[in-house]
Amino acid sequence: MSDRAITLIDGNSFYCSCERVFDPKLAGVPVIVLSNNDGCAIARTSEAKALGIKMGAPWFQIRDLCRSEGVRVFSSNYTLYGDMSARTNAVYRDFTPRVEIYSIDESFLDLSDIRERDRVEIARDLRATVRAWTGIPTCVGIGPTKTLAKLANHIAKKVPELDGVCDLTNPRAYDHWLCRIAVEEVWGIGRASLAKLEAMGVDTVADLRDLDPRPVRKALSVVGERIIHELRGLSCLPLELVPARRKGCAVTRSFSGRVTERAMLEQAVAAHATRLGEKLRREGLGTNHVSVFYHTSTHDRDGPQRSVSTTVSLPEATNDTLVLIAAARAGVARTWRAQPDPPWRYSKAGVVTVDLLPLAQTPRALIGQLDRARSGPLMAAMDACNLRWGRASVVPGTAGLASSPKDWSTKFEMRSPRYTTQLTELPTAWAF
DNA sequence: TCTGGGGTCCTAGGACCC
DNA sequence: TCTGGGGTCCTAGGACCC
Repeated sequence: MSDRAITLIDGNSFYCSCERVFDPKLAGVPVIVLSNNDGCAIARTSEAKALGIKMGAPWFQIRDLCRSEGVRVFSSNYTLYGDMSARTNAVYRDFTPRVEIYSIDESFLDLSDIRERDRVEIARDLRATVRAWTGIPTCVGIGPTKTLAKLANHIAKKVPELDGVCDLTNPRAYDHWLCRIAVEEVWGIGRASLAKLEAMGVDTVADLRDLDPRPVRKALSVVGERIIHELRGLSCLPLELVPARRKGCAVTRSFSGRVTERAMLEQAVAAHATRLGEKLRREGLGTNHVSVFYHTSTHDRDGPQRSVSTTVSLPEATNDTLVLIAAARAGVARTWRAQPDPPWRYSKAGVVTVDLLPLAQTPRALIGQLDRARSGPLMAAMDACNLRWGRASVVPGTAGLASSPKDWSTKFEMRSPRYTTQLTELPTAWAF
């Protein structure tokens, strides 16, 4: 077993906890946060879970229950959650510079330099500091590998006596817990792998750890083999302290209603392309193609179904919103079909790119070269305006947003204020 | 009669994650 | 009426090359 101490810390019911930080009345009551479009529940406090509200439960199915039980319901507020996430990571970095941000609410920390007997105490200090400085409650899992740290974190959440910290670098804890935790809790074991493992008679994490890795590779690919080594304490997944460059980027949204008109669809993909450009420019990336898709909903069982996807090539890589919008509209123009009766009722559309490269490194086109000398400053000016006055303060006329009603745009009917990032939405405190 | 062997690249689809 | 969005990695199979 290695002597590394990989540590996974994450926020408990993170989005709900962010809401609680700014509204003390939410303490001790059930809280849930809904997905985009107020579609389904994606974060639940323990009180909400106790009411039987499942992850991913559609809002229209749980609305009555939430009303009768007094559940506090919020639309997702990613501006707030992203800012709170940055705050927790700033606290982690006070403890060690060796931090890998894994997701909006989870980070791996390398605490290998801490003496073994001090690790749990340091972890408790970390939790208390994060709680005091950001208001976010957390749990901490420690292990010799990332997979064991994830498992330790799961145990820390499930076993109240541990007081939020579980250390699997401790051999006694390791022996105690692995034969008591179901294999489906292991990071990387999903539904399909679980079915295969059950057929092999695997029940607990210890059962999986003790399998011969080579035959497992046949059934679960190299991923399964790695998991076994990781459970044995042999690290196969390094800490990634420098974030890898992103490989693809997508902006996709369900419509708040259904879309049957071409103009509306074009407006939606133009808006998505606008957002795509912002994301690419923020990271200095470019793309030489834009894929566009739109489709009806399989939930609309009676209506006709149609699913469309096409890729529009560009002469050279770009992140210019005007070019991306034109490409997205071209994708619709190329694939739009006159509506049958009854019409296709489109439920979702998106723009997707893969194979991103830093724009400065991309080759220039011989024919059809884009005007980068003009595009760069123009985009920079637009981004600066939108940063200062809020997203979509300035949008290209070609997006066609001004003319028609925005039936398609995403719903956030129960969103809390952007307490920490918008001066006009600052919380107010009274002292008596 | 005997019908190679090894490599790369690309794509689609599956699986999994938060 | 109403069912999220955005990623990564892996494999198999086909095309193509020498």
